[in-house]
Amino acid sequence: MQKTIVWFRRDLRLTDHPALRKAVDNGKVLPVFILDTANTRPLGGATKWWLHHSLASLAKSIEDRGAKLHFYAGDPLKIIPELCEKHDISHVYWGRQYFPDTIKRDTQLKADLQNADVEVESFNTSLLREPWEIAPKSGPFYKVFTPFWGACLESFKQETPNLPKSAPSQIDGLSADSADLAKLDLLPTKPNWAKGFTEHWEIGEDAALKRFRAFAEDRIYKYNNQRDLPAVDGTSKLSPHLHFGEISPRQVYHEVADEMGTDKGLDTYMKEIGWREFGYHLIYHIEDFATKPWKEQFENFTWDHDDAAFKRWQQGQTGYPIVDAGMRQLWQTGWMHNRVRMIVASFLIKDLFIHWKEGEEWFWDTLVDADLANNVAGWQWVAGSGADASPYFRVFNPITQGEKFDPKGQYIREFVPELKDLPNDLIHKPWEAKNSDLLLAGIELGKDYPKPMVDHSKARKEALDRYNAIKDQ
DNA sequence: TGAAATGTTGGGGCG
DNA sequence: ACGCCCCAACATTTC
Repeated sequence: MQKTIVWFRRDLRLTDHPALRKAVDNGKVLPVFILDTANTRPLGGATKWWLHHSLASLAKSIEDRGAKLHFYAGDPLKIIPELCEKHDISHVYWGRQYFPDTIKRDTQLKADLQNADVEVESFNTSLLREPWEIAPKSGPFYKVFTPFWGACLESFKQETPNLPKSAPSQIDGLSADSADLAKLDLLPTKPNWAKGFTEHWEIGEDAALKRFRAFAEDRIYKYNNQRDLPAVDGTSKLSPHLHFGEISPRQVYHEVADEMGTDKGLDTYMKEIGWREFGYHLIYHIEDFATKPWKEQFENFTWDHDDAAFKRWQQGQTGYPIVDAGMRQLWQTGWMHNRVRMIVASFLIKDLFIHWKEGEEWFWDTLVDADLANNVAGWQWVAGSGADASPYFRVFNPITQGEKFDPKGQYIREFVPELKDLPNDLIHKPWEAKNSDLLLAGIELGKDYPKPMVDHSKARKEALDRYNAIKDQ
């Protein structure tokens, strides 16, 4: 009789879970989740909040099928071998992760378990293709997105991504001593800053599929036109569900595969799924991608260290409405519209000259979809130091971006309500308002809402100078 | 998956 | 009628 530990990591679902499927089909299963406090980057606050609810949902689904999800906190390198020994486990299965620290941990664990005569198998549970499966004719990996995605699409034609396996209807479960979910201490207590999150999100596998299907019903066809408008619910908001593996990109792919190539919105949406894959491709192939600029000359960029300025950015008090709206949306909901992520990132880097790592860390702590690969890839893209990056001279203008993508100021009015009574033509540049305008809107600039903390056009010139200094190195 | 500076064109006002 | 200027609108180049 095969006894298998299924180690859930970032694949918190039952459908399209090849590790679980194989374990269930071959005998008894000990489903396990471990909060790794020994080998990996400590989780951000918003991540922990989401994780708690996602685990609660998964635990219930497993219970409904007659088994129990076991929780632990600590070092998997100790916990799993101990469980194997104590419960006479013959096999350990997990879904692969692709970061330097997780690869190191998993490689070690695999060796340890094999030495103890436990069979180990890992599975692809979170990508359409493994990072090493897509490779250019010359060179080890793709450095530009478009050819990467072209190669992906071609490979899907050759061999379709694995069809999702159905969720097991019954799980013949093993039991062991374990901790309660609450013991993992994932929820914020005082203060409970996540109170506002609850109304924005439904968490878990069922909610993820429901959200995707609602998006695929209708909004996916308008995605091309609406995805850039932060006031419109034009995106799928699937990112946290994908990050935690409540839904897999394979499920997404097969839900829309029939229509690929026939609709622009749908194709653009799949391309965004492709960017997610590209992030994993990069972090797998580029050494220290998470911590160092890939283009080495960026090591010499002149960054400023300014805690007060950084704090104003974090708190959405820069005096640029679109930036402040984004930062406040992030704080209030754990998520920020992607268009606005680019704007606030450009502002931090190219207006305040603060290192992208500091922005990356803040996003890591506050985003419910914080994903090492995609977060880092995004920040390096804006900084210009990453693969297929935004060229150094591409500086976002927070005023024109606001006017272009939130022309009626609805997004500003939602998240920066002190400006709500300003007319549309002033809402992205309140410092240009006449005294009478301000009086009418009931704002005193510098008191109710800050004056702009920097002069953008001066900052832009300064940014170009600083980038020029490292350009040809 | 920018924006600003610079160049070009063409209509209208005007002497 | 014509040339000249202005400038908006659009295009191209540059950062």
